Amino acid sequence: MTKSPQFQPVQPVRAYQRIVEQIEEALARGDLTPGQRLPSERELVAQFAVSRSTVREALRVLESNGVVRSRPGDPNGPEILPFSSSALRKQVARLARVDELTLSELIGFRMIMDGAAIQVASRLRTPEQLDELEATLVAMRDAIDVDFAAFSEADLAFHELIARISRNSLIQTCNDVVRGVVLGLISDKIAHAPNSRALMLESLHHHAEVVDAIRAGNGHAAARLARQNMFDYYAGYVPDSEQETLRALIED
Amino acid sequence: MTKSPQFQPVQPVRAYQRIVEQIEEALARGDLTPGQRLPSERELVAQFAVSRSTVREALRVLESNGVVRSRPGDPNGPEILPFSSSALRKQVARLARVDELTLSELIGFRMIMDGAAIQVASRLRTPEQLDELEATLVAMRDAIDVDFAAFSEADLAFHELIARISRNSLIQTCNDVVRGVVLGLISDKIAHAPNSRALMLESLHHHAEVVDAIRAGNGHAAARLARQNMFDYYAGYVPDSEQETLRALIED
DNA sequence: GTGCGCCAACTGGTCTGACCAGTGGACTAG
DNA sequence: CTAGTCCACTGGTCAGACCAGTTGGCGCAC
Repeated sequence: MTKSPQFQPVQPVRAYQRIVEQIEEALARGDLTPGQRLPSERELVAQFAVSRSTVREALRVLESNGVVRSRPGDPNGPEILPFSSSALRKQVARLARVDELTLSELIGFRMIMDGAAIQVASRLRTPEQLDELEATLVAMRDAIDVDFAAFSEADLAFHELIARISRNSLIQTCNDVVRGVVLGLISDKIAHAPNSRALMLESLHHHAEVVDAIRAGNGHAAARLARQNMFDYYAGYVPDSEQETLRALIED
Repeated sequence: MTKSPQFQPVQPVRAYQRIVEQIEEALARGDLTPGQRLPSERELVAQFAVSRSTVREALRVLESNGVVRSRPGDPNGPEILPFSSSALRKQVARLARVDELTLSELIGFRMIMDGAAIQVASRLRTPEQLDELEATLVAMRDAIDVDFAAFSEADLAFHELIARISRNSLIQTCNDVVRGVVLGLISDKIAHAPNSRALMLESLHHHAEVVDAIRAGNGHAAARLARQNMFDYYAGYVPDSEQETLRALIED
């Protein structure tokens, strides 16, 4: 039998979508770079030869994707924004909310991610970066005496440094996103933790052990300790029935 | 000194944003579920007491986020969509396009991700799942005789099974997203690969070795093989200067 | 000449009302 | 009971209007 030509299903492309495409293409080509300004809406109306409603719908889409920002009255027009992970985080948060994603999955993912990042980092780290790691430990220690938010921030700095050492910004972005979603889910509970100081001290101790293992070049042990730390830190917020699955992730 | 009240910087909330928020909240509460329909635009105009332009801007935002879909003429109104990773992929693709993300970072990320997933899967897998893995190998072998797209699909099925065995849908989503972005970047080059059949056979061989290691319960070896496979498969598309960084990821 | 305050020409946000092509359910003819 | 027709209603787009807010330059006072 002869093969009839393969036709693709075609759905109508709306005018505002073509505007979005054109602007995104200009961005991809480098004709538009963050910090630059778009022409005003009325000017875009003339350039694209469509109505203002259509231009505005396109701008709203771009704005919700974190590509541009419009401010009323600004004579320079909409601003092209640099990339931010917030739009990414929004999507993952939505994924979590639809409940196709449980807290234990998020934490399990971080255990796997962070463990892998630390294992890589323990191979790639330079002596200077080891010093930096030590410095973040000191910062965490100091932050404990301030408040939980400060400690959380210092902890974030630690993990960001790990991601940077592993030379992969996607790991960093990923960690950032998932961490943000997790904290969004349980921040209210963490704030009410009675023995938060003890928890922070224990977490600090774990981090110090991780750094020791990294210094010794024992990536395997470092990763295991990191997963253990993550588990101890968050397990209390996970339903008992799901704790076992997480516990299984600790061992290699 | 007394603490003056902490005022937050306030930016004006546009009407369309409040509509988006209300609909997303309804979705989060479960008042709205995928498959349901929103009232028609003109009905929403009445309910929210705003103009149609405003309602439409809100709908465009929701639509670009993959939350709803409007079809002209549909008397049932806009449809609430189930979650899809395509919006997520769009964001990551944007991240890659802005060039804060190189191909080697994407591939390195997949090496780390996939290795970790396989390591976990080799611990959690049941005998039945091992059989499933064997079956996907057979499917890959068959697909080689069809074409590259078929092989690629079979390969995808393999990795999705791995992610499922590791009991973490985020791994699956993550793999899916990054894989899609990578293929989007190099699909044109892959299509022109002269010796694609040899490449596919080699890839199949690697996969079989991975399954062997999983069967033996040697997660460590399985992960290493998986990273090696990924490297061999994609390294050709990465600039020489960055290949070394990737090669360093192969070893544990 | 210099500094300051005012003003007008813009901006984006929202609204009203209109037209069109297309959809799909109801209704009717067989 | 089926098949075909039709029309009410849908979303897509447009045109034009008003408003509050920003900003940069102009003119005034010193």
